[in-house]
Amino acid sequence: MLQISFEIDKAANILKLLGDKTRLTMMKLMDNHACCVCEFVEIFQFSQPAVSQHLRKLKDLGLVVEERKGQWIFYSVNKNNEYYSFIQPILDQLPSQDYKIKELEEKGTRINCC
Amino acid sequence: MLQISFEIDKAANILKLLGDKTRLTMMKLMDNHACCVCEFVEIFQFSQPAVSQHLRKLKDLGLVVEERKGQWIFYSVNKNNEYYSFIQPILDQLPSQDYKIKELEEKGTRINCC
DNA sequence: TGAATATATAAGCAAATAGTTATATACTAA
DNA sequence: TTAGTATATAACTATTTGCTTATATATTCA
Repeated sequence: MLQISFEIDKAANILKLLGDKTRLTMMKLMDNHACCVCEFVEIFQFSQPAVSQHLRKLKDLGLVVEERKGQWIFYSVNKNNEYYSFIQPILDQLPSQDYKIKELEEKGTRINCC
Repeated sequence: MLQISFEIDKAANILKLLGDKTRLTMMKLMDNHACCVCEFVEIFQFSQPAVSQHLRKLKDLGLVVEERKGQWIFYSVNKNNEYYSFIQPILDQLPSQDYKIKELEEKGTRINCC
């Protein structure tokens, strides 16, 4: 009973995070690409702290993982999270946002440090 | 391009609505059972207007449909909505909340007017 | 070391959210 | 018609949210 209650709570918390256009787009992008903070700043035209705060929330729930590469910290969807099976069908049904990555590449602001 | 943007917007709006524990539980229940407002009042122990306002939001996005039966208005998940395929896998992965209905039946406050 | 770049955290603020109480509307049944 | 029940709407409020600017921390490179 407590377990069920916990699961509904957890699911609601995850959906609340995904229920923001910026974070949802980030998650769709990070499902295919590791992205760093400055790329999201470029894509969404928000301040760097705004982007960091979104990523912090996603990280706190375990939805994304970070990996530092030199100056940059790359974020990607945590496919080992026990709730990935919950969010996968959601992300799969979203239209690809890869054109945003292409735009970065065309502007020369895509980070490829590896 | 506008279409894609619209879809991400719409998906985020749907997920935002589902990202509330009360509404998510309601949706899970209404996926199997038509429920009326007073049943939700009993289940959640919120005021009747609070319940009506949640249902209003779900109805405004087309996620639920209402059907009046006598004094009562029964709400259920709108499976004809074009976005039902989007929310179905979400609801399917949630633990059943039917025990809440059973509790109503045991207390004698379940409405069965048909 | 010191300057430049990338990211995180803190503090503040306007808008959105989810509840409340009060009241209006709609249906049922005497 | 009138009383009782079910639901919706309006107005209000406390809390949460998502941004901002200012500042701190971490890494790279000359």
